[in-house]
Amino acid sequence: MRLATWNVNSVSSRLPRLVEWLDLAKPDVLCLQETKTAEFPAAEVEALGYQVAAHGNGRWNGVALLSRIGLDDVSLGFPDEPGYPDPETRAIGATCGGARIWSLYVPNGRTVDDPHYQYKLSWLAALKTAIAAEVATGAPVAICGDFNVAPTDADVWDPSAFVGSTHVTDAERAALRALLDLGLVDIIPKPMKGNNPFTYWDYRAGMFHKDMGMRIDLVYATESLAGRVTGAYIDREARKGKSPSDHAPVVVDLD
DNA sequence: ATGCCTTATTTCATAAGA
Repeated sequence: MRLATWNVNSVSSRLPRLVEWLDLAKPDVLCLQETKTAEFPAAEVEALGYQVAAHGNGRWNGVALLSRIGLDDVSLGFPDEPGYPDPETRAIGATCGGARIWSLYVPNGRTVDDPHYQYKLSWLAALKTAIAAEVATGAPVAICGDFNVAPTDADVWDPSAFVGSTHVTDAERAALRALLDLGLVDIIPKPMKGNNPFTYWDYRAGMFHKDMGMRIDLVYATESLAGRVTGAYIDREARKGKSPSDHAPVVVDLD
């Protein structure tokens, strides 16, 4: 089973790249973030053999799940999901091939003194409670997506450049550890080039070319899934070329 | 010290991203 997650930064703009990548990588389940549309282009991916579930309502955010191994019991959002002020389209879950899979787009946080930062922490805390309930059932669970937090200093190109910024604060990293404390494992993917497991590079200033990136797209899985992992990689080829997303897909293979 | 790029939208300007 091949599981992948990719922040596409608009599925409408990225549709040619998405179709190309599905044909190339052939994931069984793909979690998408920042689809940025209320009308997911379902027909185009259904033509490639995928079932689709999408949760989006317009200009920002938006998540989706694509699966060719079943897509059942779809959840749009999770119980008691915080909003800003109303819940946004940042989470979608479904049962695929016997596993509970979530595609997540964690709030950015903007700056540490912005109300959006507290919203981010609240959202992560509520996510923990919701996922704890699913893990407690004993089912295999994987939460995948753009967490907007770099777990360690090794996950940013220069820690000194992030002092005082969001994505690296103790509180955000503690929120990730609280998720791991549920019994989840961080499936760290291998970069296809170099030593940095980055998944995001800003469009500006040649950041990708200089490998000035961050690892913020994560796959956290229960031991029942993590023990089946045969490989995991970041598809940086998808970050190259014409009209790429600013994120690369993370691909996890399971026995 | 700052912009650098890309997106969608009640578009020739703005908000947001991280």
